Amino acid sequence: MAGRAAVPEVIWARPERTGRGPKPAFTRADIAAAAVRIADADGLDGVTMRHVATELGCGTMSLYNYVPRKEDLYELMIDAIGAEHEMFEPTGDWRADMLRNAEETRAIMHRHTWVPRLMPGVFGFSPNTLRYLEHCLACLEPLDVPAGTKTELIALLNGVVTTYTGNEIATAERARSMPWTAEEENAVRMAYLGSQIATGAYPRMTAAFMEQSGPVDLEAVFRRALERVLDAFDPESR
Amino acid sequence: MAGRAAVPEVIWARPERTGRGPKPAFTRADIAAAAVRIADADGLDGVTMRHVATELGCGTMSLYNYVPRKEDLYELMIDAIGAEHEMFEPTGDWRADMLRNAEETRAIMHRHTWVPRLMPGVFGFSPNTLRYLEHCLACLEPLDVPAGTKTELIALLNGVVTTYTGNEIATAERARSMPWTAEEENAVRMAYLGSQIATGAYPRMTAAFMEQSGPVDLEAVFRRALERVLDAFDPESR
DNA sequence: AGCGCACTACGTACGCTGTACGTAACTAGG
DNA sequence: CCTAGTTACGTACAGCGTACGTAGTGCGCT
Repeated sequence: MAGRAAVPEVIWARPERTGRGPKPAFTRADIAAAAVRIADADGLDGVTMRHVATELGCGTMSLYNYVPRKEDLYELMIDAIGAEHEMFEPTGDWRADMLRNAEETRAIMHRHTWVPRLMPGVFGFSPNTLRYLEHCLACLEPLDVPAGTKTELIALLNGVVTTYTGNEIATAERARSMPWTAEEENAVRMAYLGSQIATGAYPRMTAAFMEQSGPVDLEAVFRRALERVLDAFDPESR
Repeated sequence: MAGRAAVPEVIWARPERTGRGPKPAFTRADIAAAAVRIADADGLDGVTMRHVATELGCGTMSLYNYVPRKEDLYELMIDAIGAEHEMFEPTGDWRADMLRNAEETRAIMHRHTWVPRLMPGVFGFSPNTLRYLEHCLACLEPLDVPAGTKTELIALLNGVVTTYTGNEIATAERARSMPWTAEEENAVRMAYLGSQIATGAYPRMTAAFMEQSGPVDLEAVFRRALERVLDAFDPESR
């Protein structure tokens, strides 16, 4: 009977161990760690079921006993990364605390450059995600707004961090992974952009480009964006 | 001779037509349209080189004459979508205009649900992207801040739109594409979440969950986020 | 005018992916 | 103790992006 019930799978809802049968050779943590190691070294595309299995020293298909779908492997990876968050004692200054959280998330992403690419697909509510949410809510304790507004602040901030850091990383990776140098690519881009600007079809953009001198400081842009978002929720700033 | 020069490729910098040889059977627009049609019908995973070629009625490898890498096909798709933006005459109310732009972007993404998944990887500066940027700058003419701040406003707003709409879509798609109903999945999730909450490890999250009654109105959340971001740039609101 | 070459077209083939399925070994619960 | 539910894993399949080779086409130059 009953063939495999096509039951909704949330990997966190499935027990890691069910008693019957031989002892599993690995824990979820083992598997997540192996996948993270590979992703850090070879990039996200290096994370294949075969590769992870070899890293663990088991057959490819054995992995499917632990991780029903590859997508769940991603979920494990994101959760593993969540453990790197330092859940510090809130200081009472919610702005400073949230800024620190954001900066730390950015640092984690720079350590694990594949995280931003994975974030959108992951639904969340992994154990460590829950712990991080709880931590953020603790930091926001001094902020006198409804709980719903707080979760919206957290969501907006996390979204901005992911988007901006993802951009930083994409820009850097493109340079690294391509068979040409960043200068070459930039030259071609600028040439193209220059040719477009020369058409006169984009006067305002042209002006904006002219106004800026020197390369963009992506980190400064990131910081300013954070401040803006925090401003938008700060009763003191309006 | 000279083997293929490993020159930086930006598809927009490469001329569509070079004079010599037989006439190309398709334009870039044809190819982009075919790919968009497939993505709309079968999802982004349906967009394979083979599938697009068949849709166009040519051999798979012929496509590579027009599109050197699959990544460039994505770039074409994003550009094609950009043409759907209505470049209306700015009204003089930059807030209202930018709100309209954001809502329209969201509508486009709901028509082409694969767009958010594609956005992060695309570097931009396609013709239609440039036109849209120029349009946004025109809408921001009445706003009295440096040009750099305007581009940062545009970037932040676009990022928020993509993130939030991407979330809306992911939530909806998960329900559609899985072999179980949304109710079933939700039930499992809530059961899991409930079990986590029951542990008492997440008191603040529990409170936040209890406070809200009824399902979340994602669109309302989206609108509130937009208003927050606009507030953060509005000299009148501080 | 006509030659040569850059271009289009496309079939074949390779290495890789996720994973369905079948079989053998193992162990805890009834 | 038996048996049912696990774990382990080799094999196999359909599908992917794309490198490469070959054949045909027509513009630009001499």
